[in-house]
Amino acid sequence: MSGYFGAGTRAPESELEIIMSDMPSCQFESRPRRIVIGSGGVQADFCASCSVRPTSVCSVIEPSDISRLAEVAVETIISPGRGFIEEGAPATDFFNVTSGTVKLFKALPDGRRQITGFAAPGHFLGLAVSDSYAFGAEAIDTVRVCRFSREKMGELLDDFPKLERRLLEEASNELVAAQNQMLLLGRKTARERVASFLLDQMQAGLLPGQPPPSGGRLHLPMTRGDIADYLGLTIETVSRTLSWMRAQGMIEVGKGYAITIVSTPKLEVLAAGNS
Amino acid sequence: MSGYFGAGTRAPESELEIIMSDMPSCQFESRPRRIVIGSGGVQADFCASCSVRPTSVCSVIEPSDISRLAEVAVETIISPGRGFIEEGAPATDFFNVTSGTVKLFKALPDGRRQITGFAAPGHFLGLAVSDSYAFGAEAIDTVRVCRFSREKMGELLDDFPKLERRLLEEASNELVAAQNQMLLLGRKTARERVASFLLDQMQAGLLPGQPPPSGGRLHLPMTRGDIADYLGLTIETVSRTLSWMRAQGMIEVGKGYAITIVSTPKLEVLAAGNS
DNA sequence: CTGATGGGTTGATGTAAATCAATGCGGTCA
DNA sequence: TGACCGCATTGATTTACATCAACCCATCAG
Repeated sequence: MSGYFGAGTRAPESELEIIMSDMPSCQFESRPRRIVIGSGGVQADFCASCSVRPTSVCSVIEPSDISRLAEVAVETIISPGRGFIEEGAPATDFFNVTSGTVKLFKALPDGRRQITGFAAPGHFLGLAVSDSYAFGAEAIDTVRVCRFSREKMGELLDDFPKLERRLLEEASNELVAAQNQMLLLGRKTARERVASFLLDQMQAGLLPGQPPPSGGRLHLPMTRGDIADYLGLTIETVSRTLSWMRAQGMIEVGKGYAITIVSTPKLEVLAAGNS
Repeated sequence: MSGYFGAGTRAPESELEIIMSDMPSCQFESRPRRIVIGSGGVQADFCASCSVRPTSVCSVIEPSDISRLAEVAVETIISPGRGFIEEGAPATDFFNVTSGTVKLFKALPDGRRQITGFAAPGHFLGLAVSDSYAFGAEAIDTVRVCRFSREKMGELLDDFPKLERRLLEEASNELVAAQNQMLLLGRKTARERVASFLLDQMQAGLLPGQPPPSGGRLHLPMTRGDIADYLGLTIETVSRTLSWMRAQGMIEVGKGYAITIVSTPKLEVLAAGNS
């Protein structure tokens, strides 16, 4: 299988490219269609004005060197439901999420799927030693990413040692999150899993970037199915558990993707492992 | 709580220290007793003669700089069942396993435990951005580790950029393993989990270091309880599943910790997700 | 308007794995 | 020598969650 982003067909750098979906729900049936907007040439303030730079790995690049960064970055817009990293495909690029939410997942041959994480703005994607991606990635809502070719990234790493240290930090953080998730998947009950998830989402919303949720109000961009695949449950169990939490006065379930946390302490007791 | 290896009480570098267990099965009831063998002073060939150096992060240090490594490393022997990293304790040191097997785990307040990985010789421990350990570590059999203080490690990283890149590689590898484990814990059946585990152990044995297992013969150092805590199952289910595999002619279960893989293909079909 | 489609909730039923329980076996220690 | 303990195996029973199924409600295309 050829690279998902073949070097020969790559769009000129620093242009804006858009990966459209012909059918919002299909995945990898066809190669993403690419529309290049912009007209080539490097925009010097491309990275300087980036909203997620302060919280992303790019923050370690000094303002004076920002142009180096902009030279190798290609901004890409991905429409909802569209996959842009295919598990097992040759790993040609790294990504930095600048807006929207991405789901990362692994799948079994028969279709069972485990979402290994959700990537919010500022998140760095593609860390893998192997020459192929160990996971797939799909846009949940409309997503913007900065794309770096592996090759170019290597040059950056050589020139900016701080970047390497920052990536190590990023990887370590992910490792800690992964260990927490293993504990959740291996040893927590359904109620504990959902409680942990809601608290994590709350926590994630409090971080810089993203509108800060006030009054325990959460806007979850993912479907019940995504939550189920993330927590190792079924859609029905997630739905039932949320209903049970509502009945217990822990949360309020709004229309669509809104959930309000009414009692953080109750959820914390649950998440810590008291049935 | 004070550091597990308080700076004030630290043994002189490059000596051999031994953490003994008064009671083999107890964990963290008391601080490890330390016996310093050796008499101080740096042994120049300490790292040069290290059996796991070729496969560990230390391999990136040039032979000419080996003494720098030996200066900051303290070899420690840990007796079976003894914990040497406590979850939540201040993270003061990094470790490199040189012999034996370590289990890494996280626990819930009520005692439920998830083993997040087994660390074999060559494995690097302690990657965490936080100032406290996100996981605990305990020796399964007699374990030897090289211990580096966080502080000294920082200096090494400054002086040897290659080391940093190697650590990033190590972290990326662990991330891939963690993602695989999430898929296993979230979506695989008991049989699939045990099959995956046996194949992984086989694979790990084939890597450099460790005696290569011949004829599918495995020597698992961990108990059924450890396997259960690693796979998110109970002891009984692990035992029953192994018995079932034996009945199917997939494996042979020897006395003690010996298991022989009779039919790798059958296990692979299972592990890939066919019931 | 109308049928199709995707997401969500809730109820009835099934089942894989947990729990409870008994037994054996090889150390170790008094 | 016998009592004890950790580890493992196997059987009987329970249960948390999955599965199967019905239904509601938006949205969207024709």
